[in-house]
Amino acid sequence: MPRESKRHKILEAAALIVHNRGIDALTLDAVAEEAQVSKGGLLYHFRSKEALVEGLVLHMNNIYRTNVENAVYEDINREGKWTRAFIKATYDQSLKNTETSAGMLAAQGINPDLLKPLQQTYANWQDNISNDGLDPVQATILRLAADGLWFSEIFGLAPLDEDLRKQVLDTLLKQTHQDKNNA
Amino acid sequence: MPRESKRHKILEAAALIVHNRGIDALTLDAVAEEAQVSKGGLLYHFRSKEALVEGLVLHMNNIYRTNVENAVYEDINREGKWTRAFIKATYDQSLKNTETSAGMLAAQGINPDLLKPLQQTYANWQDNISNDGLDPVQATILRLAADGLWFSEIFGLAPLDEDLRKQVLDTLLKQTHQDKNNA
DNA sequence: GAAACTATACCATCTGGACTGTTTATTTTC
DNA sequence: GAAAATAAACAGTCCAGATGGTATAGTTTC
Repeated sequence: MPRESKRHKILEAAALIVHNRGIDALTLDAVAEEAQVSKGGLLYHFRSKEALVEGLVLHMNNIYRTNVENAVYEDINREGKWTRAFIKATYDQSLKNTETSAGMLAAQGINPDLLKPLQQTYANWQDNISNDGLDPVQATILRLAADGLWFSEIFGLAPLDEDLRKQVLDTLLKQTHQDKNNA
Repeated sequence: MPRESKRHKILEAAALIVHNRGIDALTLDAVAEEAQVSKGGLLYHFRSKEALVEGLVLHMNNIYRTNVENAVYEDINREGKWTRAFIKATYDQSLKNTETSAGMLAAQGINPDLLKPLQQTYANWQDNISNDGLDPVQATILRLAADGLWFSEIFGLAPLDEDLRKQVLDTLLKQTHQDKNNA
């Protein structure tokens, strides 16, 4: 068991509980048990429940940002690269929603202020997407559709079956290659 | 004070608490106080906390469905009417999110199974939207964009300013008038 | 030898909800 | 149609158990 991995294990455990049983089941005891850590060990890493949730948000925020940024750098085309990167990263996130959305739900449940880092990230992305060489309104619609995909997975609101989901992804990406003029 | 209105007042109070303070603050005592009802009175209307949340979900589900159905019946055009109705209703909902999204968040927090009625409704809508006389993939994208709009308001993730929001709405509605062939 | 834990006991507070009234409206009885 | 019975709509208190967090004392890892 590598040293620093306990902290990470705790975050994963917390996310799992939120995903499976809802945030009401996110108690310190439950997290400690799930992570196979003593309560003392848990509180050593996170001094309070709020700190734990804060950690969750920060963790997912980091992953999410990294994914988007990587996708941006890998993109060959200049126009629409932020929009494409966001769509790809959000699409991936919507599938692995166990880890990711848990922080968001937990934060909303315990203290909505804890969402600020993620809100900051999103504000930044929306800014980039609006100035991505595409029609801003159309680019925003593509962004929102990606969010909607994630949303549908989180709450189980008519999540798309695999076929349709892939077609949607393809179409969204395709539309980031249209230029401003053919609305 | 009209008689039956207390029940409704309780639901509004619960929604307000979830929206302002997060679902962790949704306690029976807090709801009773906010609704200006005694705890006994609260438990008379809702026999348990779970029943209260169930009531919230059912309530929002009813409103949401009514809004969509009304919009469908008012629509003159046949093609795309479900998609348009969904977009309009969801757009409206995303603005008055106090009342509406609270049930969803609370259910997810306490017992995800309570979301089933709403999931059923959504499944039905997605079916109608996919067979709305439009290209199914494109119609689904429009639906998801509307969901994304709501999502962004619930979590404060780069919510759109009024101008952009209206432009997005217009564009989404406009795109429901394109027929299948010009992808 | 310090950081990273384990293990357990403990406590103040909160929470759901059971329980016992009390009032108000409605229906039934004579 | 007054009185009595019944039920609905609350009010207010109480309690067992859960929960977040503290404290302490020891152990393992680097």
